[in-house]
Amino acid sequence: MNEILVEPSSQEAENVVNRAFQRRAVVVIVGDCSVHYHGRASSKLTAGERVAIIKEDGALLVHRPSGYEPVNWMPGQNVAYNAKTKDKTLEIRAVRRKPAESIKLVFNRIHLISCMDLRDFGDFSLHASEEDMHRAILLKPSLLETGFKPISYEKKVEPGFMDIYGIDRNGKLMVVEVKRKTAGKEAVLQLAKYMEAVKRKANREVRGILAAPDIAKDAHRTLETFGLEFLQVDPRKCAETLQQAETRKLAEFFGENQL
Amino acid sequence: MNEILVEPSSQEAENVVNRAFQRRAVVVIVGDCSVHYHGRASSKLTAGERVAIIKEDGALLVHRPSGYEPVNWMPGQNVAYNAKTKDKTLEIRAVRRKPAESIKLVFNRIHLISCMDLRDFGDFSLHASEEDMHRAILLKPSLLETGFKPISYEKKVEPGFMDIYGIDRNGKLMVVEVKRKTAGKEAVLQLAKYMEAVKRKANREVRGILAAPDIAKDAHRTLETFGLEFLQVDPRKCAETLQQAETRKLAEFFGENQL
DNA sequence: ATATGCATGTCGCAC
DNA sequence: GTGCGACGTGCATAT
Repeated sequence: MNEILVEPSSQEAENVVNRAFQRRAVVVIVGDCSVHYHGRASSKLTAGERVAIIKEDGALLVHRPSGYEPVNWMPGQNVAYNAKTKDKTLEIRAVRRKPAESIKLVFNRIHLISCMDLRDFGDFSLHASEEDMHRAILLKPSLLETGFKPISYEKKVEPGFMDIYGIDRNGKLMVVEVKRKTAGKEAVLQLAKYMEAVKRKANREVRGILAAPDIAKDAHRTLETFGLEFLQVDPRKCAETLQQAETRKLAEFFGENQL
Repeated sequence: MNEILVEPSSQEAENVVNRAFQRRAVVVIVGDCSVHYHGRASSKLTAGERVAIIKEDGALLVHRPSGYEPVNWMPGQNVAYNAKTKDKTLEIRAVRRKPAESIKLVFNRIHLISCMDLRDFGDFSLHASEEDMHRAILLKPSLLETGFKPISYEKKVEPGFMDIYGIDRNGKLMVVEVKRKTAGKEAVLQLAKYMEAVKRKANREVRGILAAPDIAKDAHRTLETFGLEFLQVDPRKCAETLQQAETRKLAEFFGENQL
């Protein structure tokens, strides 16, 4: 069920919007509005033409005519909505608890309202995440270094979890911190922290490895200070490796089932 | 100039959308589409009904019917757009360099297209940022602790910049790390790092202070290990303090000008 | 251009 | 519920 209004009165808008809130339709409003937010912080946005979206789950986005980010918003958990006409304007209020915050939109003029029940059962898949890199390295350790043998994954040590833990071709322990993009100082500090812990526990030589496509220059200096190593790993190559493995697995699966 | 089309053919859509790209209008499309992304990672989203927004500056957002975040997007810098009909579908491609990435939307069906030239000269103001907390503490140091005297702000020491640096009522040095929300382990480690540096340079007693509205329980243990302190500071109270100061300043300003 | 840290970050996952 | 880290994070700022 779709309702589209062009240049509606605030009263018409109120009716259609409240009905949409009831049935949890996706609402898109284009018009001139001001916005007040109060909660984790406080903000005020004076009048201007914007696009507002209110989703099925109550997520709210207010978008200015340019810029990637919404100028105001509300994540879609535990939010209650209400629209009402006031002095020929349409006021929309959203309130949520935990964290306690509220937002008020006042539309002075509405160019367009669309309320639609959208059906979206599409599958979303993403490749080349840090998770993918972990799995690819575990699957084919030579992506990191020839002769590397992983022992464990997400192993707990005192300060947290190491990404990957293993032994190099010479039998030395290796603590590996993986990053999917240029590694900065934080990554180095994280690795240093884990390596200290492992060194204290295991009473033998330990290599600390930062595995990433690149490392910031300053970070590299810090790395050397701590006696750590950088090994270049290409996330795209990791994704390919995984893909091939998947394909192989599928082939095996269908092979078995055809028996 | 506004153009609104309801259930247009892909050909009609192509025309109106390409015109909109030309004049940098804000485009909103509601319809059934699939999305492919290639760049920093790769992603595929199979068909479903979504809301897409393309802004003046080329920022692109694809929103599913629920959730705060766009499922696919393109930030609005150095992006080129193109729309064309293909087999009764509308293909929209966005390409940007640096980072090199591209996105393709294929609309199987379009419920609504709106292309509008939006005017937004509104002012946005936000209070209660970490920056606000810094300024409030410098303005009224007792917000942190009675007798505290700030010396410098964003002072550079070896590993980076300290938030605030000063002397307590007993003449001890204080290194202050400010956080606007519950402080975790990272905050403690950051502070520890700065304090070590200051201790080495200044040859006298130094207090390391974590100033935040709250601290994570585990982080508090880490804090004690390092011999640091937590002081509770309310970001809202900081915002109020600033507000009052602003008001006072304005009053003074107008007072002067009335002479 | 690169690096660093904040954000009303949001989100998922483990404890 | 809390804590912790990833994110195609985006973004501003300082170098």
